[in-house]
Parts: sequence; structure tokens; C-alpha cells
Amino acid sequence: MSSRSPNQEARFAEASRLSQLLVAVAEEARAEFTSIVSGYGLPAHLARVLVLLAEPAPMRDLAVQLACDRSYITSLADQLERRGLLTRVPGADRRVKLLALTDEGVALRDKISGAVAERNLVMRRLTDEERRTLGPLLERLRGDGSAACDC
Amino acid sequence: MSSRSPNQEARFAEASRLSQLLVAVAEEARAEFTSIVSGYGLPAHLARVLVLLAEPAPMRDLAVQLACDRSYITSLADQLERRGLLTRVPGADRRVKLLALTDEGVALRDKISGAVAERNLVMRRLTDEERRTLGPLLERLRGDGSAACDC
DNA sequence: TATTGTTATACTCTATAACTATA
DNA sequence: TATAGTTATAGAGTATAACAATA
Repeated sequence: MSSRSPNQEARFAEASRLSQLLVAVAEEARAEFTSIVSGYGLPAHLARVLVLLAEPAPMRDLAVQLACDRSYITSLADQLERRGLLTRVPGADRRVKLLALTDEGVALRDKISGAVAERNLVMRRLTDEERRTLGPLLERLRGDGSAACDC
Repeated sequence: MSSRSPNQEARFAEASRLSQLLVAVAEEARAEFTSIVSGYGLPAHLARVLVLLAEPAPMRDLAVQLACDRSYITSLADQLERRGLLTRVPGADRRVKLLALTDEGVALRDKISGAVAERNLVMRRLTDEERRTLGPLLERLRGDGSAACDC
């Protein structure tokens, strides 16, 4: 029942349109990631972990980065371990286990990162200048929960 | 093993960064949508259908728009029907059923659209001018599969 | 007592296959 | 024969709760 001016209405409508566009674009980017990594025999959620594990990290930290339960990290680690892509190594605190990529894991991660970098939407559809314009806008849009992975 | 120039490397790295940013932002937008509609007692996937049903539409069309199987549309329609938000109405072709929002469904959809328009990221974090800059960039980024919904 | 990781279990979202009614 | 929707079932992804080991 809030009375808005016609001008306000138009701004809401435009913001809404942009919001939808943004999500559509991101959905395509995610689908693209899934398709790229499936070429390497990995489901997207495992590939995401691989990309995240630049350094060995406590399982607990992964759970925070992925905003999921610790028990799910156990499951992800099991799957990647079965594929020979990572190992659990004991931490200083003996309760803690670090997830560390094996040589094979590192090699696969590099291949995936490379493929994503070359084929991603931003690279394919924008000019250098457009990318320079887009960067700051996305930074303004991003809050804090910056989940840093390409998927 | 493809030899890239340092300049190419830098462009890939920047594109990759933008790609991650884009996905992170979209993830936040989606989380926001989920949180808004859960305030109205709806899970995000049902809200998405509600927003999509501006006009009564054959179930088949919904399946195309959501890029999912027809059987899943049956399940979504059942859930929304149980909540009194839509009804199935027979189409001209007697095999077809149209999904049409009830008055209650229309009212809820309007409330949700309004809340999303006012509270979405694009509205909150960008100036008018920034929005004008962002629009064309997103349009260039978008391919064809433009899934038109705010979630 | 609080925290890390594990196990067992269950739930949500979505797909596949077989089916019915209509075209 | 082909198409729209339904049913039954199954799978993937993820969470919750209770537990063991360590702090």
C-alpha cells in the first residue's frame, strides 16, 4: 500500500529487470562451469572444492567458505579422495585434518582453471574496455559473503 | 601447453576474477530472493513459478521456461494448488491444462514482486547512473536462454 | 565443557520411465 | 502415431543429530 511516485515505480521496474538479467547471466555462467568440468569427469560441486583448495585447508574452513555443514565436507572429501585427487593430512591441533590436493589433484585443478579462464562468458562476450567498466560495478554490488569460486 | 603471452595471461586472470565476482553477486541475489519469499511462507522454487505466471500458461510452456521435465511441473502445480494459489483450467486442446493463479495467488505474487523490487541488490547498492551503465553490459553478457525470473 | 571430524539418517529438488487421455 | 499431463520411483545434493577424539 506504499504510494510511490511514477518515477519511483520506473526505477523499481528497471532495477528489477537488471536483477533478473544478472541472475540469468550468472545461471549461464554456472551452467558453463558445470559443462566444462564434466568434460573432466567431475560434478560441479567437486570441481568447486578443487578450485578452492589452492592451499591445504582445514575441513572446517571449507565448510565456512562453502556455507555448508561440516558433515557435507566429509562427504566431498571422501569423493575426492576416492578419485585420488586429495588426501587428508593431520593438522597441528590433532582434532584437525587438512585437505591437501595430490599431484594429480593439482594437475586437474590447473587444467580446469585454464579451461574456465579461456572459455568463460566474460572473456567471450565483452571487450577489454567493457570488462574494465564491469569490474567496479560488480565490486559495488558484492556484499561481504564473497564466495570465491568460479561456479 | 598453449603458450600465451603475459598480456593474454593477465586478461584471462582478470576475466576469471570478473566471472567469480559475477557468480558471487548472483548467489547473493538468489539468497536474497529466497529469504524474501520465505517471509511469505514460500520456498524459492514455488515463488519462481508464481512470478512466472503473469498469464495462465500451459504446463508444457512452464517446463520449457524453467528448463525442466514436465513431471516436475506437475509436482510444482500440486504444491501451489494445495496452498490455494493456483488452479488448473482446461485448455482448448483437451489434453492441455493451463495453470492460472487464483485471486490469492495474484495477491501474493504482487506482494512478492513488490518486496523484491524494493529490496533487491541492484536497487540498494547502485546509483541510477551505475544502473544505466550496468544494463547494456549485462545484455551483452546474456546469451539466449534468458530465464526471465527474479530468483 | 567446547570443538573437529564422522556416521547414520532423512529431506528436498529434480529426472526417468511407464501410463492415460486426447489429438 | 505423437503429445499433454500424471504416477511411481530413484538419484543427487545437502542437512540434522548423535558420537568419538581431542582441546
